[in-house]
Amino acid sequence: MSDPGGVAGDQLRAFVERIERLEEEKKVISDDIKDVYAEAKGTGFDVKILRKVISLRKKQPHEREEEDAILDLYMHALGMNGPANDA
Amino acid sequence: MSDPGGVAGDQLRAFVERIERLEEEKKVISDDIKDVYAEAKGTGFDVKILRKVISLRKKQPHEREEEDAILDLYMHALGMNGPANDA
Amino acid sequence: MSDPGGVAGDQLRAFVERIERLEEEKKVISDDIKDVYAEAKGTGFDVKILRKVISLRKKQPHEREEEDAILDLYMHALGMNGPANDA
Amino acid sequence: MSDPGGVAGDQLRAFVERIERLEEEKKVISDDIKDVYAEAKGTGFDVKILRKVISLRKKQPHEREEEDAILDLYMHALGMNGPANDA
DNA sequence: CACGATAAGAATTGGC
DNA sequence: GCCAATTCTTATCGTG
Repeated sequence: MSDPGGVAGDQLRAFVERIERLEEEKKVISDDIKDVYAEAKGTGFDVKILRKVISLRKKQPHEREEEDAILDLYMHALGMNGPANDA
Repeated sequence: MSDPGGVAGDQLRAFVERIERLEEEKKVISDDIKDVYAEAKGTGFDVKILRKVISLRKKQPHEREEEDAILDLYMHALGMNGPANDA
Repeated sequence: MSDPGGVAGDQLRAFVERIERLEEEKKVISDDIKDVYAEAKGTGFDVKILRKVISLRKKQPHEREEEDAILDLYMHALGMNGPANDA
Repeated sequence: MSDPGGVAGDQLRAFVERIERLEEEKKVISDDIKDVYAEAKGTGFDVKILRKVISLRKKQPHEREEEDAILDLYMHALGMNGPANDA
């Protein structure tokens, strides 16, 4: 309570610094990823689709199927055609 | 230059007020939309899929097909199966 | 759900229509805002600056609140009590 | 493009791999951050407050800059000149 | 464990 | 036509 700048304060500072350091590292990586997408774009790839590919690879097949199934259901309920495949 | 609170100031204020008023209205509508999604969710619908349905309806068929085609292309280039129906 | 096939089509359609209607209204307002900016530009104002002014006015109240909040937060975090609003 | 079929598969694969590799690294860091929060919690800190502190510290510099900026902006908008940095 | 809130990420839009 | 900025979406996290 009456230890301004004392133990609790030091600990707090330490945690804050560790987290902020890690967040910086994380930001560097995020920027790297952005760079790769930019490079891919420069080479003629469609970034939006590329992102979708990455995202599809991440998902488990089962997951994909389930989402597709619900989408199908909704589309049919609305009298629309089967969902191309925009998962 | 030396008309503080003068003509330019009045005009500026007027424009700012008109815009801010419209942005408020816009926000009300956005909130209404959120409410509808929430209500749909409460009724048992899957909000994520519902959003996707809305978005698909917005797109022209041609647009959809084109995106699908590119996706297919990429997936094949990577040796992955056709999108979605990994049967 | 008392529908043959899986999804309550009527309900779904109703939700979709409500959302699409609201999105249209929203678009109208967005266009109105654009018009006002265009008019301001025609009157000689710098649109970029005008946008910035609007955006800054939107943020200011929050900033004040947050500055107040951070003191409180630090003190709580250190086990001390805030100035007066020790909720 | 000198590939039979449409897309430069090797390039695409290379981009995908680079991105996926970076995303893995990013995930490791995210997990590290989580660990630090968990540790802080174990030491008796309130994680929610800690998060808020981090987030506020991130925003503060921007706020200061923006507060300075708004004066300038208003003056420019009114055709007056800023204090000293009339770039 | 579902819900709501917050934050990260992605996509669209507008300006240069 | 590209870059930047806003806006919309998705995912994570804490809470009841």
